[in-house]
Amino acid sequence: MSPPRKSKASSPASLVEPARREAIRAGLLAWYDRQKRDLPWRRTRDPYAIWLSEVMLQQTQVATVIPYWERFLQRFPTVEALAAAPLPDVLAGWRGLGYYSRARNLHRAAQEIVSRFGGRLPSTAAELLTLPGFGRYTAGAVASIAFSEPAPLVDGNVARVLSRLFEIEGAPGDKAREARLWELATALVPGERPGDFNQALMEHGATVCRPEKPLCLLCPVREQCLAYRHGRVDELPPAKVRAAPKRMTLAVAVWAHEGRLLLARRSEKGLFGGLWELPTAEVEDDTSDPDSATKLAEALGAEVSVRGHLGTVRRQLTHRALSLRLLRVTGRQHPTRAPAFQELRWCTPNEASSLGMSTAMHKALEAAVSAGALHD
DNA sequence: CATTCGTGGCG
DNA sequence: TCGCCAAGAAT
Repeated sequence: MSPPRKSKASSPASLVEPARREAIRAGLLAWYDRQKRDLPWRRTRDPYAIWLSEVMLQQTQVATVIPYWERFLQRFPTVEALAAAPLPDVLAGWRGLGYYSRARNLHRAAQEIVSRFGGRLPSTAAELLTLPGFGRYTAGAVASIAFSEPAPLVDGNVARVLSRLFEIEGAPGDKAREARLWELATALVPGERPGDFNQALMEHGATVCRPEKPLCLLCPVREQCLAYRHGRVDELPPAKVRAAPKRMTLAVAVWAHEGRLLLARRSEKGLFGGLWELPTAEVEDDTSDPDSATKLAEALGAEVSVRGHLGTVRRQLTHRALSLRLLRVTGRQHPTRAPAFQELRWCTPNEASSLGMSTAMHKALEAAVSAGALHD
């Protein structure tokens, strides 16, 4: 029989002792005002630009995002411009950034913002949540940063900071833990400058309350930190358990004809959805060349024969170990459409390299060309 | 609730 | 060379 748990807080703010709440808020905000990094999306108040930064920053580091964000905004400066662009152009702007469903959802959301909201982002987290690509985090981030709504957010940084401050047990993904973290974030955010407070929480997690070797001696809220008081900073939160990456082998058709290569655009769903590639077909690791040719022929809806090997490109993703086996192929007819692909195109290497294409396929393309794919 | 979806940096 | 992971969302 467990002792009666604290009754469910009637108002979120009462979840945290008022004095403690104010100490945490004031400490983090003052620290943020002194120490925040000068990031380009902190120099704008354009909700669209802020939204774009939040989407790009999902599971992606600040340093990686900066050049993409600037380039993308030049190419698609407004919601209307983005909504009007063809998806392949949008994916080309996203090329190399990864998690391409973010770009597809961004594009769809832009179109909905035009059709449903007259081209202006809605200003509340509740409304933002109805748009593709907006989860709880991104809705809270845009609502608070761009529109000053006291909407909470919990990302990986915030989860770590709050886990330590309040000594929350449980591993990432644990339902009770997540609920508790969102309650705490909800309790803390009401007050002045909710957007800055949310960014302060994240910035603190990114630079001081880091996963490894946190800088507790520089921490502005150390005196409020239960994990610090109890010497448990290094054990909170516990690391996420990840599944071992699965092997995936793709036969890649390197089909050259009069100085051009056959390119294909993948289906919208799944891995590298909507991106261009040298046509691929998934095969078993030990598939023979003739069997690979059969798979590629099915995908392309054309007769295909293998003329030789141009090497193998390996690529490690979070959850997959990719093996791209480059096969020089040819056939009697030169297909211009195919059952497994949205679109086919015969491109010069220059044209090909400007298409929206995964980094894995870019490397494969380079490898094929330098192995002499265009010669006999 | 578990799985899927990329990439580059860093120790 | 390799494991770990970073401002998550969709299914």
